[in-house]
Amino acid sequence: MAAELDKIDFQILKILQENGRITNLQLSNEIGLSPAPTLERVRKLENAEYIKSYHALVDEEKLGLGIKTFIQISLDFHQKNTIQTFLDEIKHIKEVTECHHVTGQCDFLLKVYVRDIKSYEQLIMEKISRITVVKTFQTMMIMSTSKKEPIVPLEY
Amino acid sequence: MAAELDKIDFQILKILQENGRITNLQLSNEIGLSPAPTLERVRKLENAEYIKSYHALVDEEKLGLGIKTFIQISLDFHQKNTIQTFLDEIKHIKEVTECHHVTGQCDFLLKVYVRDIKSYEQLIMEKISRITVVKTFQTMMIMSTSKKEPIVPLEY
DNA sequence: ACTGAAATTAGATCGCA
DNA sequence: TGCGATCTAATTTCAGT
Repeated sequence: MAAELDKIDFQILKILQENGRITNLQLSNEIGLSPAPTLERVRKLENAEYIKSYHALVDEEKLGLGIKTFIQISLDFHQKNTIQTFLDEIKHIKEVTECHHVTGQCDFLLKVYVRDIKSYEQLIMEKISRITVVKTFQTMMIMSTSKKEPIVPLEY
Repeated sequence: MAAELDKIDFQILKILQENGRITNLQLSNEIGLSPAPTLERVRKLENAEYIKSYHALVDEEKLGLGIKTFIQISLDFHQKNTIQTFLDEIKHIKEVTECHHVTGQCDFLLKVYVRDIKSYEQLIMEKISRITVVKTFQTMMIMSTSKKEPIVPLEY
Protein backbone atom coordinates (compact mmCIF):
# COMPACT_ATOMS: atom_id res chain seq x y z
CA MET A 1 0.00 0.00 0.00
CA ALA A 2 2.44 2.62 1.25
CA ALA A 3 4.33 3.07 -1.97
CA GLU A 4 6.42 6.20 -1.60
CA LEU A 5 4.97 9.50 -2.66
CA ASP A 6 6.46 11.20 -5.67
CA LYS A 7 6.85 14.84 -6.59
CA ILE A 8 3.37 15.04 -8.12
CA ASP A 9 1.78 13.71 -4.92
CA PHE A 10 3.52 16.44 -2.94
CA GLN A 11 2.32 19.03 -5.43
CA ILE A 12 -1.22 17.76 -4.96
CA LEU A 13 -0.94 17.92 -1.17
CA LYS A 14 0.42 21.45 -1.33
CA ILE A 15 -2.40 22.62 -3.58
CA LEU A 16 -5.14 20.90 -1.56
CA GLN A 17 -3.79 22.35 1.68
CA GLU A 18 -4.20 25.82 0.24
CA ASN A 19 -7.43 25.19 -1.61
CA GLY A 20 -9.43 22.27 -0.32
CA ARG A 21 -12.26 22.85 -2.74
CA ILE A 22 -10.38 23.10 -6.01
CA THR A 23 -12.09 21.03 -8.69
CA ASN A 24 -10.36 17.92 -9.93
CA LEU A 25 -10.22 19.54 -13.37
CA GLN A 26 -8.36 22.63 -12.14
CA LEU A 27 -6.08 20.47 -10.03
CA SER A 28 -5.24 18.27 -13.00
CA ASN A 29 -4.30 21.37 -15.03
CA GLU A 30 -2.03 22.68 -12.30
CA ILE A 31 -0.10 19.44 -11.97
CA GLY A 32 -0.08 18.66 -15.67
CA LEU A 33 -1.96 15.38 -15.70
CA SER A 34 -5.39 14.55 -17.07
CA PRO A 35 -8.37 14.39 -14.70
CA ALA A 36 -8.55 10.60 -14.38
CA PRO A 37 -5.09 9.89 -12.92
CA THR A 38 -5.32 13.09 -10.87
CA LEU A 39 -8.46 11.86 -9.16
CA GLU A 40 -6.90 8.47 -8.65
CA ARG A 41 -3.93 10.07 -6.87
CA VAL A 42 -6.15 12.21 -4.67
CA ARG A 43 -8.19 9.17 -3.62
CA LYS A 44 -4.99 7.28 -2.89
CA LEU A 45 -3.77 10.12 -0.67
CA GLU A 46 -7.12 10.20 1.11
CA ASN A 47 -7.30 6.44 1.62
CA ALA A 48 -3.74 6.23 2.92
CA GLU A 49 -4.63 9.18 5.18
CA TYR A 50 -1.92 11.49 4.00
CA ILE A 51 -4.98 13.72 3.69
CA LYS A 52 -6.94 13.35 6.92
CA SER A 53 -9.92 15.61 6.26
CA TYR A 54 -11.21 18.80 4.67
CA HIS A 55 -12.40 21.91 6.53
CA ALA A 56 -13.88 25.32 5.94
CA LEU A 57 -11.94 28.07 7.70
CA VAL A 58 -14.35 30.56 9.28
CA ASP A 59 -13.81 34.11 10.49
CA GLU A 60 -14.02 33.71 14.27
CA GLU A 61 -14.22 37.42 14.98
CA LYS A 62 -17.14 37.96 12.62
CA LEU A 63 -18.86 35.03 14.29
CA GLY A 64 -18.61 36.58 17.72
CA LEU A 65 -15.53 34.86 19.13
CA GLY A 66 -13.69 37.99 20.24
CA ILE A 67 -11.32 36.36 22.71
CA LYS A 68 -8.57 33.93 21.74
CA THR A 69 -5.97 32.78 24.24
CA PHE A 70 -3.33 30.23 24.97
CA ILE A 71 -3.27 28.83 28.49
CA GLN A 72 -0.12 27.31 29.96
CA ILE A 73 -0.92 24.68 32.53
CA SER A 74 1.21 22.97 35.15
CA LEU A 75 -0.14 19.83 36.76
CA ASP A 76 0.13 18.49 40.27
CA PHE A 77 1.78 15.10 39.91
CA HIS A 78 1.16 14.11 43.54
CA GLN A 79 -2.22 12.75 42.56
CA LYS A 80 -3.10 9.47 40.85
CA ASN A 81 -3.32 9.35 37.07
CA THR A 82 -2.68 13.05 36.85
CA ILE A 83 -2.38 13.28 33.09
CA GLN A 84 -5.30 11.03 32.24
CA THR A 85 -7.53 12.87 34.70
CA PHE A 86 -6.57 16.15 33.11
CA LEU A 87 -7.16 14.95 29.55
CA ASP A 88 -10.56 13.53 30.44
CA GLU A 89 -11.66 16.90 31.81
CA ILE A 90 -10.26 18.94 28.93
CA LYS A 91 -11.87 16.73 26.33
CA HIS A 92 -15.31 17.96 27.34
CA ILE A 93 -14.58 21.68 27.28
CA LYS A 94 -15.72 22.82 23.86
CA GLU A 95 -13.99 26.22 24.15
CA VAL A 96 -10.65 24.39 24.20
CA THR A 97 -9.84 23.64 20.58
CA GLU A 98 -6.26 22.46 21.02
CA CYS A 99 -4.44 20.65 23.80
CA HIS A 100 -0.72 19.96 23.50
CA HIS A 101 1.51 18.06 25.93
CA VAL A 102 4.74 20.06 25.89
CA THR A 103 8.23 20.24 27.33
CA GLY A 104 9.42 23.33 29.17
CA GLN A 105 8.19 25.30 32.16
CA CYS A 106 4.61 24.09 31.84
CA ASP A 107 3.05 20.72 31.07
CA PHE A 108 0.22 21.57 28.69
CA LEU A 109 -0.59 24.35 26.29
CA LEU A 110 -4.26 24.95 25.43
CA LYS A 111 -5.84 27.08 22.72
CA VAL A 112 -9.14 28.64 23.71
CA TYR A 113 -11.90 30.55 21.88
CA VAL A 114 -14.65 32.44 23.71
CA ARG A 115 -17.08 35.25 22.99
CA ASP A 116 -15.84 37.88 25.45
CA ILE A 117 -13.95 38.51 28.68
CA LYS A 118 -16.97 37.63 30.77
CA SER A 119 -17.14 34.20 29.13
CA TYR A 120 -13.42 33.84 29.63
CA GLU A 121 -13.66 34.51 33.34
CA GLN A 122 -16.46 31.99 33.50
CA LEU A 123 -14.36 29.38 31.68
CA ILE A 124 -11.48 29.95 34.10
CA MET A 125 -13.60 30.01 37.24
CA GLU A 126 -16.00 27.22 36.48
CA LYS A 127 -13.98 24.87 34.36
CA ILE A 128 -10.20 25.26 34.27
CA SER A 129 -9.56 26.12 37.92
CA ARG A 130 -11.92 23.38 39.08
CA ILE A 131 -9.80 20.62 37.55
CA THR A 132 -8.19 19.13 40.66
CA VAL A 133 -4.93 18.10 39.01
CA VAL A 134 -4.24 21.62 37.72
CA LYS A 135 -1.55 23.17 39.92
CA THR A 136 -1.07 26.53 38.18
CA PHE A 137 -2.05 28.17 34.92
CA GLN A 138 -1.20 31.35 33.07
CA THR A 139 -3.07 33.04 30.27
CA MET A 140 -1.50 34.43 27.12
CA MET A 141 -4.19 36.57 25.54
CA ILE A 142 -3.82 36.84 21.77
CA MET A 143 -3.81 40.49 20.76
CA SER A 144 -3.22 39.88 17.09
CA THR A 145 -2.13 37.12 14.77
CA SER A 146 0.17 38.04 11.93
CA LYS A 147 0.53 34.59 10.47
CA LYS A 148 -1.85 31.70 10.64
CA GLU A 149 -1.75 29.14 7.95
CA PRO A 150 -3.67 25.94 8.28
CA ILE A 151 -0.85 24.76 6.12
CA VAL A 152 2.26 22.84 6.89
CA PRO A 153 5.57 23.39 5.07
CA LEU A 154 5.91 20.57 2.54
CA GLU A 155 8.96 19.84 0.48
CA TYR A 156 9.68 16.93 -1.83
CA MET B 1 -25.23 43.30 2.90
CA ALA B 2 -24.52 42.06 6.41
CA ALA B 3 -27.99 40.85 7.19
CA GLU B 4 -27.74 38.84 10.38
CA LEU B 5 -27.08 35.16 10.16
CA ASP B 6 -29.87 32.84 11.21
CA LYS B 7 -29.84 29.41 12.77
CA ILE B 8 -29.54 27.65 9.42
CA ASP B 9 -26.48 29.71 8.50
CA PHE B 10 -24.80 28.63 11.73
CA GLN B 11 -25.71 25.01 11.02
CA ILE B 12 -24.09 25.35 7.61
CA LEU B 13 -20.93 26.87 9.10
CA LYS B 14 -20.70 24.12 11.67
CA ILE B 15 -21.07 21.38 9.07
CA LEU B 16 -18.61 22.97 6.62
CA GLN B 17 -16.04 23.42 9.39
CA GLU B 18 -16.14 19.70 10.03
CA ASN B 19 -16.49 18.59 6.45
CA GLY B 20 -15.29 21.11 3.93
CA ARG B 21 -15.96 18.83 1.01
CA ILE B 22 -19.50 17.75 1.72
CA THR B 23 -21.60 17.94 -1.44
CA ASN B 24 -24.24 20.62 -1.65
CA LEU B 25 -26.81 17.86 -1.94
CA GLN B 26 -25.79 16.18 1.33
CA LEU B 27 -25.56 19.56 3.03
CA SER B 28 -29.06 20.46 1.91
CA ASN B 29 -30.38 17.20 3.36
CA GLU B 30 -28.71 17.80 6.70
CA ILE B 31 -30.15 21.28 7.09
CA GLY B 32 -33.54 20.41 5.62
CA LEU B 33 -33.58 22.70 2.62
CA SER B 34 -33.42 21.91 -1.08
CA PRO B 35 -30.10 22.28 -2.93
CA ALA B 36 -30.81 25.66 -4.54
CA PRO B 37 -31.25 27.83 -1.43
CA THR B 38 -28.54 25.83 0.33
CA LEU B 39 -26.04 26.77 -2.34
CA GLU B 40 -27.23 30.36 -2.24
CA ARG B 41 -26.58 30.51 1.51
CA VAL B 42 -23.13 28.95 1.17
CA ARG B 43 -22.18 31.49 -1.51
CA LYS B 44 -23.48 34.31 0.67
CA LEU B 45 -21.34 33.08 3.58
CA GLU B 46 -18.31 32.84 1.30
CA ASN B 47 -18.83 36.26 -0.27
CA ALA B 48 -19.34 37.95 3.10
CA GLU B 49 -16.22 36.08 4.26
CA TYR B 50 -17.79 34.30 7.17
CA ILE B 51 -16.12 31.42 5.37
CA LYS B 52 -12.59 32.55 4.54
CA SER B 53 -11.24 29.49 2.72
CA TYR B 54 -11.16 25.71 2.45
CA HIS B 55 -8.22 23.47 3.29
CA ALA B 56 -7.16 19.86 3.26
CA LEU B 57 -5.74 18.73 6.60
CA VAL B 58 -2.66 16.58 6.06
CA ASP B 59 -0.89 14.13 8.35
CA GLU B 60 2.32 16.00 9.17
CA GLU B 61 4.04 13.03 10.75
CA LYS B 62 3.45 10.78 7.75
CA LEU B 63 4.83 13.55 5.58
CA GLY B 64 8.07 13.73 7.49
CA LEU B 65 7.46 16.63 9.85
CA GLY B 66 8.44 14.91 13.06
CA ILE B 67 9.09 18.00 15.18
CA LYS B 68 6.38 20.43 16.20
CA THR B 69 7.08 23.18 18.73
CA PHE B 70 5.86 26.42 20.15
CA ILE B 71 8.48 29.12 20.70
CA GLN B 72 7.93 31.90 23.22
CA ILE B 73 9.77 35.05 22.21
CA SER B 74 10.61 38.19 24.15
CA LEU B 75 11.72 41.23 22.17
CA ASP B 76 14.25 43.93 22.92
CA PHE B 77 12.30 47.17 22.83
CA HIS B 78 15.37 49.37 22.99
CA GLN B 79 15.65 49.21 19.24
CA LYS B 80 13.65 51.10 16.60
CA ASN B 81 10.47 49.55 15.20
CA THR B 82 11.03 46.44 17.21
CA ILE B 83 7.73 44.76 16.42
CA GLN B 84 7.69 45.56 12.72
CA THR B 85 11.26 44.39 12.32
CA PHE B 86 10.38 41.14 14.03
CA LEU B 87 7.26 40.53 11.94
CA ASP B 88 9.13 41.21 8.71
CA GLU B 89 11.71 38.56 9.59
CA ILE B 90 9.18 35.97 10.75
CA LYS B 91 7.05 36.38 7.65
CA HIS B 92 9.74 34.77 5.51
CA ILE B 93 10.42 31.74 7.67
CA LYS B 94 8.29 29.00 6.13
CA GLU B 95 8.72 26.66 9.11
CA VAL B 96 6.80 29.17 11.23
CA THR B 97 3.13 28.53 10.51
CA GLU B 98 1.62 30.72 13.22
CA CYS B 99 2.72 33.96 14.88
CA HIS B 100 0.64 35.43 17.69
CA HIS B 101 1.22 38.70 19.54
CA VAL B 102 0.32 37.84 23.12
CA THR B 103 0.09 39.23 26.63
CA GLY B 104 1.99 37.63 29.51
CA GLN B 105 5.63 36.85 30.17
CA CYS B 106 6.58 36.78 26.51
CA ASP B 107 5.69 38.94 23.53
CA PHE B 108 5.12 36.46 20.73
CA LEU B 109 4.19 32.82 20.45
CA LEU B 110 5.21 30.93 17.31
CA LYS B 111 4.16 27.53 16.02
CA VAL B 112 6.88 25.68 14.14
CA TYR B 113 7.04 22.52 12.01
CA VAL B 114 10.33 20.90 11.01
CA ARG B 115 11.54 17.50 9.86
CA ASP B 116 13.83 16.58 12.77
CA ILE B 117 15.93 17.88 15.62
CA LYS B 118 18.79 18.71 13.31
CA SER B 119 16.53 20.95 11.25
CA TYR B 120 15.24 22.48 14.44
CA GLU B 121 18.70 23.39 15.64
CA GLN B 122 19.39 24.87 12.24
CA LEU B 123 16.20 26.94 12.41
CA ILE B 124 17.15 28.26 15.85
CA MET B 125 20.80 28.92 15.02
CA GLU B 126 20.44 30.37 11.56
CA LYS B 127 17.11 32.08 11.68
CA ILE B 128 15.46 32.73 15.05
CA SER B 129 18.54 33.67 17.06
CA ARG B 130 19.82 35.90 14.28
CA ILE B 131 16.85 38.22 14.46
CA THR B 132 18.39 41.26 16.16
CA VAL B 133 15.27 42.35 18.04
CA VAL B 134 14.83 38.94 19.70
CA LYS B 135 15.95 39.24 23.32
CA THR B 136 15.16 35.73 24.59
CA PHE B 137 13.26 32.69 23.41
CA GLN B 138 12.17 29.41 24.91
CA THR B 139 11.05 26.25 23.15
CA MET B 140 8.05 24.18 24.12
CA MET B 141 8.46 20.93 22.23
CA ILE B 142 5.13 19.24 21.50
CA MET B 143 5.26 15.65 22.73
CA SER B 144 1.69 14.81 21.86
CA THR B 145 -1.53 16.52 20.94
CA SER B 146 -4.73 15.18 22.43
CA LYS B 147 -7.08 17.66 20.85
CA LYS B 148 -6.67 19.58 17.66
CA GLU B 149 -9.72 20.71 15.86
CA PRO B 150 -9.46 23.09 12.96
CA ILE B 151 -12.87 24.00 14.25
CA VAL B 152 -14.10 26.85 16.35
CA PRO B 153 -16.95 26.50 18.86
CA LEU B 154 -20.05 27.98 17.19
CA GLU B 155 -23.35 28.59 18.88
CA TYR B 156 -26.41 30.36 17.54
C1' DA C 1 -37.02 32.97 0.42
C1' DC C 2 -37.86 28.21 -1.02
C1' DT C 3 -39.28 24.70 -4.61
C1' DG C 4 -38.73 21.73 -8.53
C1' DA C 5 -37.17 20.85 -12.99
C1' DA C 6 -33.83 21.71 -16.72
C1' DA C 7 -29.22 22.72 -18.25
C1' DT C 8 -24.44 22.64 -17.42
C1' DT C 9 -20.38 20.91 -15.42
C1' DA C 10 -17.73 17.88 -12.66
C1' DG C 11 -16.80 13.24 -10.83
C1' DA C 12 -16.11 8.29 -11.52
C1' DT C 13 -15.36 4.10 -14.28
C1' DC C 14 -13.27 1.41 -17.78
C1' DG C 15 -10.84 -0.36 -21.81
C1' DC C 16 -6.59 0.79 -24.18
C1' DA C 17 -1.88 2.58 -24.84
C1' DT D 1 0.52 4.73 -14.68
C1' DG D 2 -1.61 7.76 -17.57
C1' DC D 3 -5.09 8.84 -21.33
C1' DG D 4 -9.69 9.53 -23.52
C1' DA D 5 -14.38 8.30 -23.92
C1' DT D 6 -18.55 7.35 -21.54
C1' DC D 7 -21.75 7.18 -17.90
C1' DT D 8 -23.35 8.93 -13.57
C1' DA D 9 -24.02 12.41 -10.23
C1' DA D 10 -23.64 17.03 -8.51
C1' DT D 11 -23.83 21.99 -9.30
C1' DT D 12 -26.05 25.85 -11.10
C1' DT D 13 -29.77 28.47 -13.16
C1' DC D 14 -34.42 29.90 -13.60
C1' DA D 15 -39.45 30.28 -13.89
C1' DG D 16 -43.10 29.75 -10.57
C1' DT D 17 -45.07 30.20 -5.71
